[in-house]
Amino acid sequence: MVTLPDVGTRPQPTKLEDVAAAVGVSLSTASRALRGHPAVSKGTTRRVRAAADRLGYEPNRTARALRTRTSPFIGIVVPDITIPFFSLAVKAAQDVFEQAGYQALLMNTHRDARQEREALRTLLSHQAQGVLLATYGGHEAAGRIPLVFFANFDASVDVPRVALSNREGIRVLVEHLIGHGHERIAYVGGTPSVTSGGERLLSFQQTMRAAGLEGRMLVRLSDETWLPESIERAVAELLHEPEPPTAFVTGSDNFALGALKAIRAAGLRIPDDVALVTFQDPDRMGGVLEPPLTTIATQERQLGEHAAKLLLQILGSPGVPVPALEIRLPAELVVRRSCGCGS
Amino acid sequence: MVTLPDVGTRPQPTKLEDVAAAVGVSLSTASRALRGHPAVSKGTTRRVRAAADRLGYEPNRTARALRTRTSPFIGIVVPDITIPFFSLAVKAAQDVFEQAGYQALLMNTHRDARQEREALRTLLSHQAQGVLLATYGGHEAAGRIPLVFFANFDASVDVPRVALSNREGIRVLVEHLIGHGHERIAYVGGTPSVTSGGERLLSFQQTMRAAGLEGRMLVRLSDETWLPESIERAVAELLHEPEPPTAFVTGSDNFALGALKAIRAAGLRIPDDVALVTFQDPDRMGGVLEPPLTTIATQERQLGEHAAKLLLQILGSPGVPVPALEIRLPAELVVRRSCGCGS
DNA sequence: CTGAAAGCGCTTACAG
DNA sequence: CTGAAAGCGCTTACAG
Repeated sequence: MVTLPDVGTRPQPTKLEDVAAAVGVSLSTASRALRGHPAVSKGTTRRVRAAADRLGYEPNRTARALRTRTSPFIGIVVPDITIPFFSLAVKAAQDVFEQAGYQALLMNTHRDARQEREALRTLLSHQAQGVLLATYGGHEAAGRIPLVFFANFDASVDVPRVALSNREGIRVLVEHLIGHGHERIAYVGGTPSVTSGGERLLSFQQTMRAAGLEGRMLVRLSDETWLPESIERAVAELLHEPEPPTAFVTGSDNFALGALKAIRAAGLRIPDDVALVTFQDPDRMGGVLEPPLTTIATQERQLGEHAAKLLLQILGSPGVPVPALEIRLPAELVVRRSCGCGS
Repeated sequence: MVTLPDVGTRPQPTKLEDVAAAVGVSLSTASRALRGHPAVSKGTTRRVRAAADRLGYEPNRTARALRTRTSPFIGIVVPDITIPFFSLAVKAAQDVFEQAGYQALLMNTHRDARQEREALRTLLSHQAQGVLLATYGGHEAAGRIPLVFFANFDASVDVPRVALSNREGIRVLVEHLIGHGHERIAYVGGTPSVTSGGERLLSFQQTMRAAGLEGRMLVRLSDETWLPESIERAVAELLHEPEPPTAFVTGSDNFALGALKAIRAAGLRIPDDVALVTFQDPDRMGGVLEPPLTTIATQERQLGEHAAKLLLQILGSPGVPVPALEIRLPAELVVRRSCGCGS
């Protein structure tokens, strides 16, 4: 057993009162000096600050928040921070918020509308100034707190949103495959219950239709987890159909992984036997997947950054119109080898 | 331009006072009713709660925190949440904290001791009850707040810590390679400035020495970023030495990726031409890397969970001795094909 | 330039 | 079972 000397015997933290007493001024003066109020004399300011340093004074932000009726908090609510897409977007947003003097409060909803609702209530109780939300459906608090959707949104409410160009991205991928001569193309993607799943699926169908290939398209959707396993079997089955697809479009990085495994397991080569392109690149570190996948360039950081800046803008100028209800990040095709290029 | 109806005109949130007035009771009674105080009559409690629901009352946690001189916050401080290792550990810890009624405050230090110091000061100012810290050196606040190190710690201070079995893991990997007949073994890993880097390197050297192979070992370390690129060139150079290594041990997932790329680029096959084993598995989704890598089983979730529970235990019983200053998670070898097994 | 006083929204002894 | 009052640690008009 180890006794920790510091636990349970921690001294009460220094208060403003202690600092004021040490210098021999009033609370008011001490407070003003620390906050750089111009009315306080140079000398007093210096002495107060010296005392604060010496005593290790750290202002109680809880008290300040209560008194000033503001709070330093902004919520970031995502389905799951361990999904690389969200960890990158969240980090970028968090950096923007901290730069602006806010403290991010990160919550995971585990893809559950009820937990999303609960997270928003908690944020409300912390007097959060605003929320960045990748919604899974529980966003009724919208009217009670400034909100910006990111990645997943609900178009039926008037809340600003920042998202990827899901439709354009899938369209570009499908058209690229068609350019390679493919006609029997399969889409394997996520559930349409979230924005990204719905838009990508729809775009696949529309693009195929526009190319006169609606009779040749195949679609398989994952379960709600969006995990690779959930699509692997579907791809395997498609490959064993009488007339299998000659190319796959996957609706996210995980599905590309699942498809890759199934195609390899079937003993087929990419892109010689079957082509594979993906909306998101599962190979974030670059260059370890064989073959390198043709994909849409990642935009996670930009997504987080844009969404955060938009929210700050709204917070900074309440009542002022937002420049656009919807911001879409560009979808840029990254041509590598899995589509058949360069082979 | 889109005008958002809810921005700038948000109504003042409902206060306890409003609830009390609606029911016609005092603040005290309303407060007690909401908190389930047994002295309040059934009927009053019911009416107060109904009014609170009806008015959408959400208690102001800032005010409560100030009044009760506690706070719901616990800090989690990591180098970078976008590193999968940390996002998994953080998520697990966060779930434990929320389960216990705490709100996690997540901060990134960007591998910088100064930013770590700043994060701890911020947590102090939010009256955080404790901190989980993967340190990069700026942990002087240790005496002012209950602290638990995780993953990266400083053994020179008496702060409880939860970490991977870095030494044992590397030892097991090296001994496995030796069992395959390898003698000229290279270690490519991270800087020893952090615990994991230091312990893994040391263990490699000790294990090689113990096997009488100190004359045959090769070591290359990455830069501070721990990115794959930082090791790729080193591996390439090792492969072009007059007497190149026949096997590589990598000190983290990223280095395995870097090594993999360099070995492939040299036109060598794994494990036929050169073996490769790694402390952490870069293939988190499973089964997409060729060949599958022999590795140490991941323990991120357990790490986060253990660390969080230990901190809660300390918070729950201040002054009580901690069962152990150091907890190490087991290092379990996962044999796949990159070591030469099964080929 | 400085200080006394009020008050942010709660909780909780204390008194009835 | 209920209420009046004090107070958590700050900030900021207001008065001097």
